[in-house]
Amino acid sequence: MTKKPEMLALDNQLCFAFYSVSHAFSRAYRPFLDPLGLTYPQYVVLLVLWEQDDLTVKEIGDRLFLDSGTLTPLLKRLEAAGHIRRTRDRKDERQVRVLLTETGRTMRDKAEEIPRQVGCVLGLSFDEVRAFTQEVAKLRGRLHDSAAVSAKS
Amino acid sequence: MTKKPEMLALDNQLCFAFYSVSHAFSRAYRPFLDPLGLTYPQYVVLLVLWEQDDLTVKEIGDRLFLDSGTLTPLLKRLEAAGHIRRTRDRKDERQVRVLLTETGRTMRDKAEEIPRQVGCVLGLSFDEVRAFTQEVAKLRGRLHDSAAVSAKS
DNA sequence: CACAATCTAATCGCGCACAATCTAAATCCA
DNA sequence: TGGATTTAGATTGTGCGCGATTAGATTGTG
Repeated sequence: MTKKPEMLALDNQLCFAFYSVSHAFSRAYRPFLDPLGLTYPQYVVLLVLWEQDDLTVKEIGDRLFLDSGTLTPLLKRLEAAGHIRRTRDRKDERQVRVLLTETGRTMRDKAEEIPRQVGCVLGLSFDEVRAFTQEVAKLRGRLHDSAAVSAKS
Repeated sequence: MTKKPEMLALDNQLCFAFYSVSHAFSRAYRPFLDPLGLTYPQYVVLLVLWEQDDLTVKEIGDRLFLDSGTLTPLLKRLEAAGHIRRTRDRKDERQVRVLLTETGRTMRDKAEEIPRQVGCVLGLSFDEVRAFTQEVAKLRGRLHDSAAVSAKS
């Protein structure tokens, strides 16, 4: 009555493929981020702010699928490093607005070349990368949707 | 002289797609793993041992791309929970052999249905999942290869 | 207006990841 | 054989992720 025995084989687990490739990416970025004094999650937060500055913690979290428990200490470290400023919103004192400093903005120029440099070892064309990225994002969306459904209690 | 402005856009980052989908998977597995008292990394270690029992810490690490700094405390928790035993190898006292207990083996039956249940929200056929998994593993291989090359110093 | 419900961050605790370092065992090889 | 090198695992410190809780501000409703 056991299902296909390979059902639990590690090499058939899509989740493990993502889990391990995600760490591999983080390691691949490290040589480029270390000189900038950034961790990968910190870099991702800056990606968000470089696209749109002056966001609340909640807005950053929505974009990155992270909550304040993760973001608050991370943002404090980015602030201590001089990349951002955090200020309570005057209109709504619940919210904390995150703004890039001049240092944080200029950091963007140093980061500009990183995706290409890491990407060139992937052996994928620009279009392939984009198609792949969208496929993966689609899966992520389905996982989130199902989580939302099961949390509808 | 700025490159394509969308080069750093979050939605074009393959790395972020993997980063975020990996966490989404971990969250999707949680409702199934919590009742078993397992975290996702612990579950993955058991996947390895269910495929082949009596491995050293190194062998598990090679399979999962993790080192002893991560595995040692994780394995101690699995041992404390009664799923495995850890014993020094008599032939080579440097090595620690990891063996499933009866509890650990029977846990496999409870885990058997998890991948299918999570997988059914993905909207992918078995073949699609497999193809996707292999594509992702191929990328992981290229990242590891390039890391190995740059570490050839 | 009062006051409950909702919302935003912050905080705390735990469990990874991982670099760096350490110890001890095994292997190499002059 | 014996010292140098290599290897396996453990340890330490830092930084995430995230569930759970808390504090404080805002909104909704009678």
